[in-house]
Amino acid sequence: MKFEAVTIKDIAKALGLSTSTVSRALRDSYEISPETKKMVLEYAEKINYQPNPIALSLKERKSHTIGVIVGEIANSFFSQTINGIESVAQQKGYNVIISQSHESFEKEMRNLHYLTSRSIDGLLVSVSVETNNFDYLKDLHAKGMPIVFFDRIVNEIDTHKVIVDNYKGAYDATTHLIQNGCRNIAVLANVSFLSITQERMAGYKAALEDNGIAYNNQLVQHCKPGENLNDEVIAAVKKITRMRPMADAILGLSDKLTTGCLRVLQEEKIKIPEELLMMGFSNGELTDLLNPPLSIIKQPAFEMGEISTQLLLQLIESKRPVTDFVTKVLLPELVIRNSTKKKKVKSKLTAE
Amino acid sequence: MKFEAVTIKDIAKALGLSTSTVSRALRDSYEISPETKKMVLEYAEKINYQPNPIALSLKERKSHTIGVIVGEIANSFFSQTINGIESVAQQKGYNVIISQSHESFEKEMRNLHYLTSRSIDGLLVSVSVETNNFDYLKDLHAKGMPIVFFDRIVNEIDTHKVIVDNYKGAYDATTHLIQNGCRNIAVLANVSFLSITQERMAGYKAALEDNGIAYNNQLVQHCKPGENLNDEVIAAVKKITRMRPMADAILGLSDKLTTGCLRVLQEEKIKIPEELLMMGFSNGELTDLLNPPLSIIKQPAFEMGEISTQLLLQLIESKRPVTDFVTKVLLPELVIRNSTKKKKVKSKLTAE
DNA sequence: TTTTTTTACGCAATCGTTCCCGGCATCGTT
DNA sequence: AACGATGCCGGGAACGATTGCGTAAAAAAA
Repeated sequence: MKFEAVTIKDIAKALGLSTSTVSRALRDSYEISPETKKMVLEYAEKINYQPNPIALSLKERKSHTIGVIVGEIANSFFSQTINGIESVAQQKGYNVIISQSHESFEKEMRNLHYLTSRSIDGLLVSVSVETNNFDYLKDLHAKGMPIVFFDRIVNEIDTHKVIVDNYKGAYDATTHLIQNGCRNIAVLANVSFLSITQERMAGYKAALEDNGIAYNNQLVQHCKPGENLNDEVIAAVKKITRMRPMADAILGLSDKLTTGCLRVLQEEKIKIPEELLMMGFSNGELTDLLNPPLSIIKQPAFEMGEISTQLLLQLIESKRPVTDFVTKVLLPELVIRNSTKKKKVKSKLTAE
Repeated sequence: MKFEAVTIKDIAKALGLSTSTVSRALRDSYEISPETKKMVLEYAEKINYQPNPIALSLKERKSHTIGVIVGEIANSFFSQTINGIESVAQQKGYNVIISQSHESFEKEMRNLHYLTSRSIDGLLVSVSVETNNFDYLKDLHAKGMPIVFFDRIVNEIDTHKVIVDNYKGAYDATTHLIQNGCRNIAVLANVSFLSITQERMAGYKAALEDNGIAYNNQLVQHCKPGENLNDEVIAAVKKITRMRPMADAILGLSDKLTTGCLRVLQEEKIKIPEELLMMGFSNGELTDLLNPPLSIIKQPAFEMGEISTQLLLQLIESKRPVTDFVTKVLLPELVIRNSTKKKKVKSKLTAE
């Protein structure tokens, strides 16, 4: 039931040559006469010879395959990233094996084991929201496995990293909300040990401070991911909407939190932007069609995938061990729509 | 810079055995004494031996890899399908290589070539919207490559197929619109040679006929996909909204068409559902949050991925050529929301 | 004790490819 | 004429694992 492939041996036999000669002819070696080359090349073309990548992999001890670990393919941010990853990888002749952690540490470990047992040449990782222990990754990295982190990075491991300027994204978004008259800006955040949570929180706090608004711990709600993320979001949003004085804006620090929040607000019949301004990090394709059109902080996901992959391939193909690692910081994009258009207030009356 | 893997030879040398013995011990052969087995197993565990899958692939002439061709990963339907594919494949120890046609025939061909050159064991295909020529796929299939089609299938090739009941989906949706008082139901469709377009159109027509409404060719707009799909949708929707008497509903026959249509209607400031009812095929996660919440025909994408993969693996692992092929038809789900709630009219006054 | 059987292991081929090494013409140089 | 240089090609090992076959020693049967 297999699809018999033609090998170099078939060519050798048919042409009365040795496999070495055929191999060299195909690789255009100087040791082979032009006539022989031509003959081999033509015959190979004729019978549609395709080199067996598996045999090559065995010989070169390279699988030409990279592993990718993401949270969830069905998440727009990740699917866009994968898009970028695939485009670079395929162009350079690498396969991509994708595995999803579904934001579970245990699954992430399983996938990591699976991938490394499949002899991959390198790893592209965005750690799960739950991942708090990096021993296995550290071990892998110490053994020489090329790893590039993107988005949700591991600061303790010294390698290439690609992130967006989360600080700036959150800072700009918060500033935008303040300029639209908000002073009680609530935040829906992921667990606090995540790199992106920390960076985004820092941006939020800085924007408050720069505008002379005191940071209020109560306005910040953390949601643990997992099976019951939805319940967590519901509880968190209800907490926010029932505070008195009520928050005048909510900033969602991740895609799922943002859309989840929106869903709760809709059920609670809270009008946006009349009663509450709302914006958040999101890469959803449909945010412009939401009710109301949602202001978002958008990440250059495709580009992130491209760059991460380029860095990883560079690591893989480097002759000597790389010790000089870079951290690429991409710029997020603020897309302002109706969900944050309300009270027009001139900000910074004092300055200027 | 490589991550030196430990091989069966290392174990053999360390234990003073031959590689055959070690191999057999690891595979728990009856020819090996319990003591030797124990020794080998313990040592293998200790030095963390992992069999080299590439060497195995070469020997068995099986790559344990399946190729997947979809339109676009970032399309919710496909990312959900891939989710299902990955879950089954990984559980059975298969890798998945995904490639995107971006709805271009040329890219699809390139990907097909790429995948087959990577010696994959089987292929999971949803042909691009543009694909009109199936020669290469036919050739591949004739040569013995196991192929399973899903969603956008090729009727001319006899193999396993997994689809949703597109006829029923469109029929039910159309019926629903009619029951809500619509009689001039416009349709936004893909190119007509696609299997899913034909089936959905048939369902639409049947529902009209069963309700005594004449089919009006002018109400059906086809959009060619590609770079300028957006322009096509804009033109098509404008055509529909400018017809007199104006259509009282639009049915989108695909995800992109549905959301694209919504975008145009919003720009044209046409109110849904007051002026026009709107629904369509979609697997978007956010359709409940749209303005207004969108009624959709949803496909069981995850399940589709699972079933397709199961069928494919069955094909791959079958000892003798399979000649008895099945076509699994899954049921779409109608999700009714506000975009189709308007004039309540009792339908079928005559009957019953 | 001798023969047969069983047990437990090693040798070597194999998968498809690359590459080191070696060899045979042919040609030019002294 | 003899020698080295060069061009062109083949033999065979290697990558890591499996497996058919052969075989020594031990156990069982004669």
